[in-house]
Amino acid sequence: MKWNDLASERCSLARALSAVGDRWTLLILRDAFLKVRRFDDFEASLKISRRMLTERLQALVAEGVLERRPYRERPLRHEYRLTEKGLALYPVLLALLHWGDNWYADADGPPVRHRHKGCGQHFHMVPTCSECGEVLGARDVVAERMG
Amino acid sequence: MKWNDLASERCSLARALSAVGDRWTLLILRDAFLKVRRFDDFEASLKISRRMLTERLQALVAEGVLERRPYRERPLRHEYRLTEKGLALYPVLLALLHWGDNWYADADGPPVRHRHKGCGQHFHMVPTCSECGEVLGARDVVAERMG
DNA sequence: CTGAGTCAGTTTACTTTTGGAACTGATATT
DNA sequence: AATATCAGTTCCAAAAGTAAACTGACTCAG
Repeated sequence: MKWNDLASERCSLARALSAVGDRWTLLILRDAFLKVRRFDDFEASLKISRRMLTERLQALVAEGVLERRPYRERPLRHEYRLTEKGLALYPVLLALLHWGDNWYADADGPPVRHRHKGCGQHFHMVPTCSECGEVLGARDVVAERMG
Repeated sequence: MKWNDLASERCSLARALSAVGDRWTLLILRDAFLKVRRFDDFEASLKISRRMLTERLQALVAEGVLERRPYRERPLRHEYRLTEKGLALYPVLLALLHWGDNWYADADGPPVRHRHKGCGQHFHMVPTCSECGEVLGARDVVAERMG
């Protein structure tokens, strides 16, 4: 299977991974959520090769996850910003981050805490059911194939 | 940067990606959550090369995400099962799946629905704050660097 | 006006990873 | 005795990734 074939699978997870499932993409998005927007800033932050960065940014723009827009004329320069579709990936990053905090944090705890503007507290993400609001775990769910 | 250097970054997201952030791993885990356990079954389901599959399964076992255990002697055969650490990745998969459902589903809707055993309804995952229970979006959160 | 600096890429030459197909070995089945 | 099952391993060509140098449009300091 070639990687792009994933996009044509019916599975939504496969389609999602076709867009953001490669080695660099989620790190690029992490930075994007931390307000990194410019080519050289991504490069400095990630130690990614410039060629890969070019390629990944273009792919994310093509997917509609990032938007490339000019921030200065003369010389023309562009920055990369999250679209709505990109912002919608936040729960994915939060979930992964929380898993990392739980299983890989040093003795002195995770290096970054997240504060909820709403209630002012440090928090972690809890996945809940859209219908009843209960907390969800792997064992609480049955998958049902449609059509 | 080499891929393994990620494990030594302080960022929990980087560490998480070092364990499960490559092209095949999340697809393998998807199958694992759908009760696929054996080498040949993973291979048939994924169209992955046998060499890659061997390597990824070993890496996941080394990380403690999967457990390799015999299910038959004579001839000795092993199967791969999710550990607690592996099961804890469920929210990540759910979040990615939901994003895929939202942005890539066909006109006739997503191919798989998820039913919550607790309330009996089809649902999607809603990320909420562990402290106040409110729904979380990218704009509701401030990241704070520690020590 | 000159030379250095900024920014966002491209190009080049090289190394590493991956895919695919064939092979292995222990055992079971016909 | 020949074929099948299962879980890998081995080999080689092709694809993908890296680092470093190069480009081009401009700005700015002296």
